[in-house]
Amino acid sequence: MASTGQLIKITLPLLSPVKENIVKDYKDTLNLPHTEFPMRGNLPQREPETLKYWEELHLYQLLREHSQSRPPFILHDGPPYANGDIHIGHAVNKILKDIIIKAKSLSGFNAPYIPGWDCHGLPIELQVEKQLGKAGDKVNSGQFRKACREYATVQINRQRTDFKRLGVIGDWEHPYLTMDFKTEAHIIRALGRIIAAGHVEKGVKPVHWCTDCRSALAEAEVEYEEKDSIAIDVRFPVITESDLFNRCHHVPGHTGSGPLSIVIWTTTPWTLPANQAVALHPELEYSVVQCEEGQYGPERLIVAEALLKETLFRYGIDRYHVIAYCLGKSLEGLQLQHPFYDRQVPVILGEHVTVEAGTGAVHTAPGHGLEDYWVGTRYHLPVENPVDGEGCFLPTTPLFAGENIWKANQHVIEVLKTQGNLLHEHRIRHSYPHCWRHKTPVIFRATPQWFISMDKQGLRAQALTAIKTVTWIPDWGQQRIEGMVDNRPDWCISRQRTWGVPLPLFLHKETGTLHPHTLELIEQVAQRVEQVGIEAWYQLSKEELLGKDAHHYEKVTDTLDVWFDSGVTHASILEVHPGLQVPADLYLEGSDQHRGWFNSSLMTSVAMRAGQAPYKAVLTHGFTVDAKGRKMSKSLGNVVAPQEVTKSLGADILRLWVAATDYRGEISVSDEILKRIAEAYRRLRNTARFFLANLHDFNPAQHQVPPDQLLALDQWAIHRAWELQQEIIQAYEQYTFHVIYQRIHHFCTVDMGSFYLDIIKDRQYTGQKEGLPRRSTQTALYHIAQAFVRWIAPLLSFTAEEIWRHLPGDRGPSVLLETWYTDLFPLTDLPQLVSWQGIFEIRESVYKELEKLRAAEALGASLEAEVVVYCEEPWYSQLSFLGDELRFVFITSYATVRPSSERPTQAVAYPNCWVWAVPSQHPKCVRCWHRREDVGQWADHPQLCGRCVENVAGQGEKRHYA
RNA sequence: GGGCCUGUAGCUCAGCUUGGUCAGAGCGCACGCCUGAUAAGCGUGAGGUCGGUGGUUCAAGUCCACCCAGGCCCA
Repeated sequence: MASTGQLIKITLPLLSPVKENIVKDYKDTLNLPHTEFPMRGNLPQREPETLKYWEELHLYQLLREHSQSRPPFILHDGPPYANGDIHIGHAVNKILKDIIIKAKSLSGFNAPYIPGWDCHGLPIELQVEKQLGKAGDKVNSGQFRKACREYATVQINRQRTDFKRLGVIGDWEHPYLTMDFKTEAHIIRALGRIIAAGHVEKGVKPVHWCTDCRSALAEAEVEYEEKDSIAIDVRFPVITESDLFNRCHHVPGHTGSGPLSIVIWTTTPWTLPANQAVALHPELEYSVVQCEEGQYGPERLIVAEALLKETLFRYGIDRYHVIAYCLGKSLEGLQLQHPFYDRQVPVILGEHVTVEAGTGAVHTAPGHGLEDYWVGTRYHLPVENPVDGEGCFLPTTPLFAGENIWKANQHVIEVLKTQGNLLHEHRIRHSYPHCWRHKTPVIFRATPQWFISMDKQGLRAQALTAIKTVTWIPDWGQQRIEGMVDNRPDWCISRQRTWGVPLPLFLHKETGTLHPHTLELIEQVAQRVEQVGIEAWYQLSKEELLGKDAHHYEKVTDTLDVWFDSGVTHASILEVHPGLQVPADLYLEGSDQHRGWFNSSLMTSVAMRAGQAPYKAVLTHGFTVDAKGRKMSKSLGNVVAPQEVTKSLGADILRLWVAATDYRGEISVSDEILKRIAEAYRRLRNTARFFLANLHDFNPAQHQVPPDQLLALDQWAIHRAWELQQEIIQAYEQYTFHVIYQRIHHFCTVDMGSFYLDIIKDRQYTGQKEGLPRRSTQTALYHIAQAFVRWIAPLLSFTAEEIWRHLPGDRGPSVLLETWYTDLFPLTDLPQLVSWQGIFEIRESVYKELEKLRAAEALGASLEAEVVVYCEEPWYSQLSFLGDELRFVFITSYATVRPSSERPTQAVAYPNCWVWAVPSQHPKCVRCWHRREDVGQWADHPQLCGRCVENVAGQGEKRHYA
């Protein structure tokens, strides 16, 4: 093997005066890494300290001051509901928002973050009811609302603590709450604006109603239990026989004989007084059946063909034949006789009709069922509700006035019998909604409600237009919300509840119309609410606002749907908060919010701002699922609590998990996933630690090497970082954080760990402290560390801050106050002559060959080896360009390049080269561990190689490339 | 039942828009090395019929249809 030692050799007597047992400790002459930055994160303990530091620094305020004059980026926080501890989904959402805010800040935007909470509404009310009972029972409504406010405050504080623990930076001392007096007032004003635009109307709609509570129930207050009911089959006689047969296929002249009726089946006889129609499925086939021996002799019945057999079997009719048939849609509009009232009802069509039970013809009472209501609105059927709040028929109800509905069931059956319209009755047991408090069956009962009309003033059409102005990420979000806006019914915004923002309206007692000065009155109420909260409305006497007109009007006691509260935050918060503005640059929530907040915000904004969307872009994330892709649920026992993760692994692990996941689909969590993430974290952390440990004596102001004097490999390293930074910044802009995670990790593992850092150790440790080879690599490490700490800052904020503190040189108080590092640069011309990629590939071949020697137990460390590579152009030039420095790239004691024509038979073929590797026979330099021919040839340092002698006692070795 | 979405090695992700070196990366795992990043670091290696089935095509993770599993929102 050729030696290219550059020093002049001193010939020594073979027996030197150096005593073998005196081994000079050269370790002192090395520049070994040193740092206070610990290898182990100990995140659960250390993160709270960083949190405290940020707090004492008033980081959020500092951020605002720093970025005052920058272009704004407004991410509007969708308010979580102020009830219960945060779960992993909350954590994902807040962390994603935080990553974006921090990345935008690094990109030079002024990105404020005002977290919010949704405070009114039923779930809180229910919690408070558990403690105090229902409003109006033991405590009055005012006291009840006060308790709700206090309860919400407690919840907010708990959630806030958890959110802050995640490292989410925002104005936590001044969040927006929908129960802030000012916000309550703005919610009322928002309602006023929507009324002014003509979108609000009064209507009636069936709701779950408990006759014991005498109140409407929300879905959450209803539970399904088994109930015994009487199911009846009822005739609805056809008015005009020919009208039916003209729509049917049948043999002419064979129209049969006897009464002709459509048969419905129902389990709620008491709803028949409110019947307004009979619904058929448009695509179902219906048969007209001639029955020979009915209760009253021959008759003709119309039922779904699919249910014909079982239906007639139920009636005990076995002599029958089909005389005609048709599709349901052919019968639309056919007039029928109500079974006991003197009125005609139409046949209508509905997709909700099934053949699971009954006759395929559905009794429709829009006042007593939601489906009936929706299908009824299409046919403009009247929504009649003849039942009062206690479950008794109104005095105006013919035949049943004053009767309790459950008792009236039997009476209805009697009447039907009398009328000859009862075909059959039987008992059934089925699942039926019950009041969760009283455990009694609930009913559907139409009550007056307030609606935002989708079509009255073209709201739906405007919304669909506005959707197109928004950037939906991922792009299928647009389809999804379009589908929802297309189909959504009018928005019922009124609730009969205690804890909510009032609809501050006055209705004329006789005409039921709104007060002519409604808009002015709303503003007057808003001004009062701004002072003392929603209590202002409830305590307000109507005389105070209406004066002598008061006795003509009544106060509406309804509250607003909570979705209205959060839906108008673009007006109650964005529009009024200094520093925020409408439209927001971004809304970011889970994909369920296409129906929820994205929708309610869009509707209200379009309604009150002449068609303008409240956001420029909407980003959605999926839901968290377990390793098998199943949703998180207590019963499955697969719930991962964010509090547990921060306690055991640290918030940065949770953050890195969020960043590493492609959140556009489902987001899986499991112990294994988190374990993998924690391992990846250690890689990033230790890479940073290596940077810091090798920069401990580096003062950038003094020691930085100018770009053109840097060694080729160091320039390459900076170039790689520069390249990567472009990709990272772009990925932040596109919100594809998992790409960033992958790239950074790859960079640490491949570019740094297995290549660059491994190679530069020799120079770092054995070079002269102040020598160019060492300062050059430190300069590169410094630049890379500066860039790196910023790359990870939005993701691993705690760790980045920790790294920041250990970085040499002058720096600001927090990495989160910085912008992207600008001192990276691409390769200049000269070092591009070195094809590092090619060298890297040849190196892999060399390592395969070394591995063989290790397997044969001929080799340990790669420095024990000597290598010759035989190759052709262009690799020959690339490798030989490095000269003797090639051995530092390979980390072998000798590395030479020869033309492939010179290869000996022992050389092993690899792609692009032949490799010949052998264990070195030369003595080991105790300082740099290279096996060198010249070890032992220097009198003062008989255990060193020439290079080390030069570094210890000379001018320091020269390096150009590696 | 409907709308939208997801399904590539044990894990996290590339590749799929513009079908043909597209079967990749890192982690983990196995084996080994180092002991001057050491509860670290380096090397080598074994893992996938790209959810399934049909189709279009000379050629399909890559286009189409259907199915299965799972998710969100409805019914």
